[in-house]
Amino acid sequence: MSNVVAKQLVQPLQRGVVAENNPCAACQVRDLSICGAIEPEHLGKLDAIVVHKKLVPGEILFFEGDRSDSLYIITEGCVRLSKMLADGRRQITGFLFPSDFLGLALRERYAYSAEAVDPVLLCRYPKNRLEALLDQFPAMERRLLAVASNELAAAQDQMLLLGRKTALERVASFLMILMRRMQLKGRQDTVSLPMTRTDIGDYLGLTIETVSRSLSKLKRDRIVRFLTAQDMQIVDPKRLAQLAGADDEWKPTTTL
Amino acid sequence: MSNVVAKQLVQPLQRGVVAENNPCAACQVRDLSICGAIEPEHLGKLDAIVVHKKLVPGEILFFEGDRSDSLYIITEGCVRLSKMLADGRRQITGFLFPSDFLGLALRERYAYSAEAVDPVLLCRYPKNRLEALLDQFPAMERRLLAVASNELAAAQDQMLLLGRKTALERVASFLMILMRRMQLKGRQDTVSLPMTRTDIGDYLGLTIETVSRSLSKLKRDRIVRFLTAQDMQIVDPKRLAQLAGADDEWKPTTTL
DNA sequence: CGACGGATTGAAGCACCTCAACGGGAGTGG
DNA sequence: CCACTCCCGTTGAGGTGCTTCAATCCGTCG
Repeated sequence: MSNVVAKQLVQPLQRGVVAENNPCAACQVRDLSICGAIEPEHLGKLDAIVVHKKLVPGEILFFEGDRSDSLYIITEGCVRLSKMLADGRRQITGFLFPSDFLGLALRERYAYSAEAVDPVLLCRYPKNRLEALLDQFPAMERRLLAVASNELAAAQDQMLLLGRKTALERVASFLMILMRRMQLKGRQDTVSLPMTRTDIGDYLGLTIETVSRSLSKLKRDRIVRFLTAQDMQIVDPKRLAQLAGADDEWKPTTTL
Repeated sequence: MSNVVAKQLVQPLQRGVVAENNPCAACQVRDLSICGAIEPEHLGKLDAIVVHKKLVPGEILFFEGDRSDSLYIITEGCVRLSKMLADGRRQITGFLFPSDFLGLALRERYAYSAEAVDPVLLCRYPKNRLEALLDQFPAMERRLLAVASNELAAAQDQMLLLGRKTALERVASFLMILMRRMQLKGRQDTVSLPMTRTDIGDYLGLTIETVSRSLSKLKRDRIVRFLTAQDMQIVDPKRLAQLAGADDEWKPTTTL
């Protein structure tokens, strides 16, 4: 038991140390992110302005409405973006994973809150200094535009989900999205859900009960299998895709 | 009666002629759109690659899944963007108005369909030639990024609406969005709805009946007043904003 | 072991959907 | 000019999918 605890707590710390001591050149997610647009010989300029940051689960990176002075890239963990109504109703607009970009608001203030779902490591760039870099490296700006374009497409998928899909279709779509993200990093048919059911519900526009019931139905129908409450195995990806409303023949990877 | 017909058909034609004969320098919406990033003396380069296009109501500009070879800027009218599920359920992801940009997908294929709501005029730019221009005019690319960032913020607002707002709140929010758009071009308290109730329903994730009932309630409560079925007057903007869930103190104009 | 937070399951309620009838403006044909 | 049709919007009545409320279960931690 103490082993498990040690693993959970120490491992992120170790990686944090790695991240703090190593320059961008050693970064695992660089190729996947916008930093990949910078030639290796110029990476020092990125190193010069980056600050590494660590978040514990639940920690808030920034609030909706905060002045936006920084941009972030996630190198480890999962971050949720959310918006709230006055009475507390919450909508999660996205879950971010390593290599994802964050804080694209080139506006005055963030339009959403960002919180750590699990232990998170990220690179922080002061907005004005990164903008200066953008002027030097047009390829990076082009890449930023591509990222924005991708996120826009993902947002439109999500609107279709929220506006027109049933509860079961939403949950199936959610698992498909997660699956595709995980495929990028190894595992084929297993998906881990670092976020709570509440988070999933707030992402899908459902209550936790409905999420739970939908997951149970998928389990009952032998489409998925639970290893733990957070780790599942996709037994029948084809049927899952059908349930999700396979609206993505022509789409490569969505950013979630 | 023939006068009315003449007005409807001839007026757009006349403007079309204007648009075809006049270069970008004379464009009414240039300052509002990404073209505004190009210095007046270089506008000829834009003129050189632009093709003007006219759409009749209901006409399809492109389909979800079509190869994306063009980008567009709307100069007149209203365009709806939509995505569909296999069984025909539709989600409208946005309504576009003059000065709005369209086709941002820097990807292989359009992720949504675009159709004219009413008579539409637009400027069409071949994708590769516009990209060449972007290389020459970094300010234009920066502006494109700003546009994308705005649309992303609008998309997130829409997710909150679709995931967590009630029918009445959705309709109120919709009117607020339209109102803000109209304010940019003169009128203060009147809003015109060029789209059908079906379109509105598919935008808000509701049925036409629910849209109609919500509008009737707003009417009964003296918050709005109908001039015709398409033109309404916002009698009590404050209460409308409250109903919409005034989640936008810190936000300037959203792109819809 | 007991307590706590998150997840599951069941039962009842409600907001929105479905189905259906009706109304009104625009176009058509006599 | 009127009768007719068609489409769109409105309104009502009943149905349902998801929510709400509540009880229970389960893994984790003190």
